[in-house]
Amino acid sequence: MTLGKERALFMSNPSPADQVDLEVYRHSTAHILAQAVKRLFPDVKLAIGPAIENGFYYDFEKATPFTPEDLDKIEKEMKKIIGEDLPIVREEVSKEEAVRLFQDQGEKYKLELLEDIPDDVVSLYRQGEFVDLCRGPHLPSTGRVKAFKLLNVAGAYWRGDEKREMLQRIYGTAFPRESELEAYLKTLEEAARRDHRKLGKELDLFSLHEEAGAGLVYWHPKGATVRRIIEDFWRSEHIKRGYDIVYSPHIARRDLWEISGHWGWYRENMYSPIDIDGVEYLLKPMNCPFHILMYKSRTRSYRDLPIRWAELGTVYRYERSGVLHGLQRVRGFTQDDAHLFVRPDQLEDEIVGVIDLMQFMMKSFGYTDYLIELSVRDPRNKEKYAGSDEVWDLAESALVRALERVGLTYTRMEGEAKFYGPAIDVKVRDAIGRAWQGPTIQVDFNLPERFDLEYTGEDNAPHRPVMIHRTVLGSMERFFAGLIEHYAGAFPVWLAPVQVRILPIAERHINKAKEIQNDLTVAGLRVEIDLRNEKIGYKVRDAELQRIPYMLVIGDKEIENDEVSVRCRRRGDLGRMKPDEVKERILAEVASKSV
RNA sequence: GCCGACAUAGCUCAAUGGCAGAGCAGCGCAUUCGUAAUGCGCAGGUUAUGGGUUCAAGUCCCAUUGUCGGCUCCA
Repeated sequence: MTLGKERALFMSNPSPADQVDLEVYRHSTAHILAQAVKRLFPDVKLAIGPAIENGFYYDFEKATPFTPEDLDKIEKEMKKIIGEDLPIVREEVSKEEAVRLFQDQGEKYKLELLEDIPDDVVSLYRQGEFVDLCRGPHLPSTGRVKAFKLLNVAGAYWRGDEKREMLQRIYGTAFPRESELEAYLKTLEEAARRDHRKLGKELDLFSLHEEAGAGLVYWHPKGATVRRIIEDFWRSEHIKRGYDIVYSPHIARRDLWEISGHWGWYRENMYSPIDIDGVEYLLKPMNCPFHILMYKSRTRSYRDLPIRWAELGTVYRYERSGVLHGLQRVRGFTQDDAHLFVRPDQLEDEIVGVIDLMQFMMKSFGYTDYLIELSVRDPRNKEKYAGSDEVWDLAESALVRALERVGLTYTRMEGEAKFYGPAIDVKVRDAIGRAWQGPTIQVDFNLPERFDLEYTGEDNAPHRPVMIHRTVLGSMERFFAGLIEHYAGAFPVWLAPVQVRILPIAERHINKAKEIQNDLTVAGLRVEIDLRNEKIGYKVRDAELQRIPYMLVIGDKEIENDEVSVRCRRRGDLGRMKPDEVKERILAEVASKSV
């Protein structure tokens, strides 16, 4: 089981030395896999087999697909090879010699790899009858591998190119100790337990409908409640920070997308035009051109800048059918988008402002751990970028200074910038250590140019503003998926779709229960009442399974003393309290947005 | 889109090519109960959709749609 890319990274914080060792260890395990496959299926052709984030894989060309039974057999054979404790021997041979060797074996993929190696001497690794072209290094012998498991089979293109052969990839994982392997498999189980698709169904948060189209999300009342809370919070935090909230249409004439360039370079993600009175309209895949039109609706003074416009903008993008995934990868989604139109001299302060907002929002949703990547130009290849050299230098240094000002450590990604500007990407780590795509801040020199954006400067001359595209949550859909998994469905009280469920013990307690429900509802809490004719144990169990943070039990004792019994999700019975006391306690917890 | 697997009741899953079933949820009745499942009963299905093979198809074949694991891509 390998997880989607957005959340693939299980971070165990290994020391650099351990990491290297683990990589070697897994790479050697991949060779053992290949050896086992060759023993069982001699006709199979070998492609490549590296170590990856949480294990390893090996790609094979085989006429018929591997079955789960094959995987079992391969695992057994691998154990045998480990038992044989074959020495793994490095050999250096001339390229010609290697070509001859792999020609004899009919390993056409290895030959193709050899063609791309410029060196005259290449290294081979040999273990028993098996030999592979490989840079190494490797473990000294196959017996060093202690704990591994094959996980699944999947299709993969040779060299990731969809025009090339489709190979079969076997994924596996390996650890130096059995206990570590078990812990990793437990983590996979935990991830499955938290899967937002499963919880979305169980907690009645959202649905998708085959008959209505793939990748289109239906937010049920409970999911919609969480979204509404997030959106309200989002809006008020933006307004506090000097943003204005805007709205824009969902379609626009094709001409607009030609000016913006999307029709040129983003067309494969856009839906076919809609004909309206003989004019072609396109569903928006992005909000930026709309905000630009608003900018251009009048002349702008240097005094007007920075302009910060935010929109929860619903966009539609074509995604290939094979990539759709729950709420994480959909065809229609709402971005928490904003565009800042700034003077070059304002860039740094504005970036700091965005980083500050982003840190505040992440913390509010319980994410405290993140990795930051700064994507900059490829200094050796400056001509492929939009915007002048000076303005790039200015923007990159503004981003660097902003990051330094807020004291964040980051990784500089040389050459990773888009052609239109440098960017900051944030990956947040969730409760079980997986990294998700978080906020992104993208500087753009291209669209202001294309749309000929201007402001009048102090010098009464026209100047070009710089645009910043940024999102802090990404999209409501993907962010919600992440939140569900981060909290395993047990949202903090301020976000919980149902904050309190009242559990009367017997019918005679119903009136009192309703009274309390009404009181709490009027106070602004989201309260349900369980009137079913069931025992208290049943009602408690159901409320726990629904991850409801507070359960208030009402029976004879409570009515007698004008109290309620308070049970807290996963913490159990807190004892009896006055209704007002509970109310204040929960309201305070909501107000503090405690996570 | 491509490779592979899969699609049976609201959910989780059974059913050699031979009468479509269970548990949970739902509804009814009994019970009125003290912190993670009370008992009995009832109802629930064009087996994803459309074709085909067969005396007979949930089961075999083809196509479509969707889902799952990947490739690729991305908010």
